[in-house]
Amino acid sequence: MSIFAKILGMKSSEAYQPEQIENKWYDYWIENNYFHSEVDEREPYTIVIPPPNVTGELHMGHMLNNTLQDVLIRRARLRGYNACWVPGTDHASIATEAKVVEKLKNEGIDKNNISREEFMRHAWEWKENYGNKILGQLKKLGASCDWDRIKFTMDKDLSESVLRVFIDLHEKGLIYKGTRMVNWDPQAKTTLSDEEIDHEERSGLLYYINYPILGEDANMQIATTRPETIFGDTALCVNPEDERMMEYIGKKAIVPIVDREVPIIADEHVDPEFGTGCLKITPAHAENDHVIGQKHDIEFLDIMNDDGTLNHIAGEYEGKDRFLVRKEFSKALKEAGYLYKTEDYVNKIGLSERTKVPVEPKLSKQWFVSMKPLVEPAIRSVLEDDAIRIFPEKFKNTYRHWLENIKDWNISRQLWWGHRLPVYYYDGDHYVVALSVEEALEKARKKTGDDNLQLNDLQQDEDVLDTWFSSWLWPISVFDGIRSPDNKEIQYYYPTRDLVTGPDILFFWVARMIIAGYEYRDERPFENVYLTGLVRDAQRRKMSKSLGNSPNALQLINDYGADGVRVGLLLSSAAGNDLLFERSLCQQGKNFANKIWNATKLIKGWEIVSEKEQPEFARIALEWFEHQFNAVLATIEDHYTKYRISDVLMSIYKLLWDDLCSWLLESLKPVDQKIDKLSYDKVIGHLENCLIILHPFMPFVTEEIWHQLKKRNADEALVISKYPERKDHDEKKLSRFDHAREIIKGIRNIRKEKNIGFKRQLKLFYIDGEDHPVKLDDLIQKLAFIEKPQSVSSKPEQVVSFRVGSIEYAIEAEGLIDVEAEKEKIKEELKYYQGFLQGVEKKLANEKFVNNAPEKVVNIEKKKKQDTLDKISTLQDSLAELNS
RNA sequence: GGGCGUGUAGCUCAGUUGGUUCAGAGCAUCUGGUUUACACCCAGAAGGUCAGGGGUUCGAAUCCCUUCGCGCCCA
Repeated sequence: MSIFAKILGMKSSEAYQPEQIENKWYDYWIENNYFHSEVDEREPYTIVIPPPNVTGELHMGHMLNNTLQDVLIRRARLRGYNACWVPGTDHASIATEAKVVEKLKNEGIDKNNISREEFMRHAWEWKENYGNKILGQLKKLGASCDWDRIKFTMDKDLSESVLRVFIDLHEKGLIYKGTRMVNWDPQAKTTLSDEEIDHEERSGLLYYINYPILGEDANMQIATTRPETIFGDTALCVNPEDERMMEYIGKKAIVPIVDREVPIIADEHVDPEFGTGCLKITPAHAENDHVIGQKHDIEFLDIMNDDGTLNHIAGEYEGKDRFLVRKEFSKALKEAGYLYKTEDYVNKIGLSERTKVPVEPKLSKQWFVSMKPLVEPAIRSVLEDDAIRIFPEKFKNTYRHWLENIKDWNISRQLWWGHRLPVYYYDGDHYVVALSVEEALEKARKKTGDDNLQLNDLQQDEDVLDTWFSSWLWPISVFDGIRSPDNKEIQYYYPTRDLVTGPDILFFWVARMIIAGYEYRDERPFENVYLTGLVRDAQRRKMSKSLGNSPNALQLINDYGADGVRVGLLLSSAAGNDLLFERSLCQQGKNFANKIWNATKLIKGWEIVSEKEQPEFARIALEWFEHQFNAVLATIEDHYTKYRISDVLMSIYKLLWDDLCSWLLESLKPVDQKIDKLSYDKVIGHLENCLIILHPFMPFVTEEIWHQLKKRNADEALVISKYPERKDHDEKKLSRFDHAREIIKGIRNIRKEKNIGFKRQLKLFYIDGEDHPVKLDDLIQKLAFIEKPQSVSSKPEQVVSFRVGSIEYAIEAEGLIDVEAEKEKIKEELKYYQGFLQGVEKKLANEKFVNNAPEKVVNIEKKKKQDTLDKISTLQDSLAELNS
């Protein structure tokens, strides 16, 4: 007995305890540098992590996502690729700045009272203190990232890449400054992209308000959900086809209380059916109004301050919040008799994803990227030539829709934390774009011809760039491929292999990376995109902090082990499907780890006797398992190529639990604990192969067992071992074993039904069974505890029978037979088969079927008919016997 | 309002080009079980009008139409 087995034997009552083992092996992996990758002659397999927010914490979504990446990268490593998984974090402008502002507030510091430089010092301090916490958490999960390659989107090299790209696009004429209606977050005081807005239904009121018509004793009635914007009204608008309204077109109306005269115009955009059929136009505060305003050359009045309060145009309401003004001003309208009525109204409004505050449409000077000229390769590569494949495919439609209707990308954010725009103003609105202020000065001097310009004369733009404007370069910039396009790392590692992320960022990240990839490398950034689902709770609610329904990730790992959690997450997460998380899934994973642990314990507990000969049942079972293993391996390979990772795991789960533990080990199990050397070596080999293919999913427990099986050096660790090569398997041997398995199950069933104890040896007969697998008799005898099966030409008396395929088997059961019950059972079976026969015969009698269906299908039906006839006849015989 | 997707066992999902005895898996449930690896276990069982209706076809969970439910994206 080996020393390991002795140790095991000593604590044999213990179940698998993941905690210490997981820490031990992670340290071991790190010490031995297995995750580190350098350029070499092997084929690379690269994954870049979707960088989590630097100040974030590990949540369920991250765990799912990163477990998937780890599975892919670990498998690649085992298959001999030079596997490189680049970790890193994202600076996440809005979220991080909000956190820092909050922190300063708690310390009594107001962001508005400190300088930009001072704020940035605080922000960096925060980043240094709390940043990368999430990366530490990923290690607990087992993530095999190359930790020597940690990147941060605001690292010097990555920042410079971002600025260079800005400058380049600007030189190509693809970046411009424009006035646009933007989504304004009055709390964060910044612009938001369309994608950063959540739409939510809110119940509110629809206000019907009368606007007097100038010089007439008549009113125009409008309906609005936002009476506070009346201060910005500069027109009324009706549909030109609307007969009720025609007579007013071209006249003037008076904005109530405000007393402003505004034109009444006509535009087909107005829906005569909605509200009153008359629209008030507030071009500076609504997207549609803006369009109409521009078209008809209407005055723009901005009535709002940056913090969501109204400005001087609102007169006595100046400085009051928009929602307060809505309340107060509508009251004033009512008192003055302008408010006709209000109606309850459910309105979809846009909320800032970050601050949850209703977004305010606002006119603003912003920087944009023209997307149309860039988008073509992104359409081609995904939708036409499949250079990039998306899993699951259904997202291709969404992707197409977005790209074909792409809008220009607003990339400026009114924040400090981030990449400040490399735009330097001189002389008012004139500017140059440059990497540094010195370079800017040079450019400005050249541009103006004024050599007296000084650094002081330059004013850098206050805005920073949208965070996605840095992360769209991520697969390139982590290898410094923007600044040094020919360096050997970018040449080697790019394009990457897989990208694993959520469908919620398909547009703002995935599509843009593809665009940037082709623009800056003229190549796809990755080959495969695996879109995970969202992790929800059992009630289908999104996991969120505010709901408190998200389990603490680290606690979960403590409770079930990282292996258990990984398995729990992957068991039910087909690509693109939301994952309804339940702790029981992790429990299942934990149980699985324990199962394998115990299987090992069993094997290690056997005593190897070299002179013992290999029993036939062992030989048969081991041979079968080899074929079964290869069959499953083929299935697994197929699942992997389709990125059906859950199916891969389930196949392995069943291979280990059912095939290995329930059948192979039960077959081998010696009564006297003594096993022959040949069988022992073989079963260890099989177990090792199983460990290798399971390792990507459960890295810790597999590594632990790997080392328990044999003393291994650092260069023999499981994490860097060799993936088993698939060999051909013999289907016949598999089906023969299946047949034996069915016999054993049949006998077990009879034991149970007839209450025959497990320790009583039984006699088995088979009737007319030329196809009975005689070769497996030894195995059947052992597993079902029977005497050698006997072939007979007719069924003996006093037996209970069952059928496997077309062969009838009988168990001697003297005194245990309930003749009536047995008859009932047979009659029921007869009934079923007669019905079945009818169906088949009807089909075969149908000329159209026989003529039109492929021969193969017809033959199958014919065979069905024959088999059924055989069965019916044996059933009838049995019945006759019981009756006699 | 427009677009996309989806509905299969109590739950989560497979089901490929329409064709085997094809209605499946895992979990949960139920029934037995101290078979010295494992109760974090073993052996078994039950469970579905494939959302409803119509059509195409020799044949439909699969294709078409329609109704209903749900989800996502965009306005």
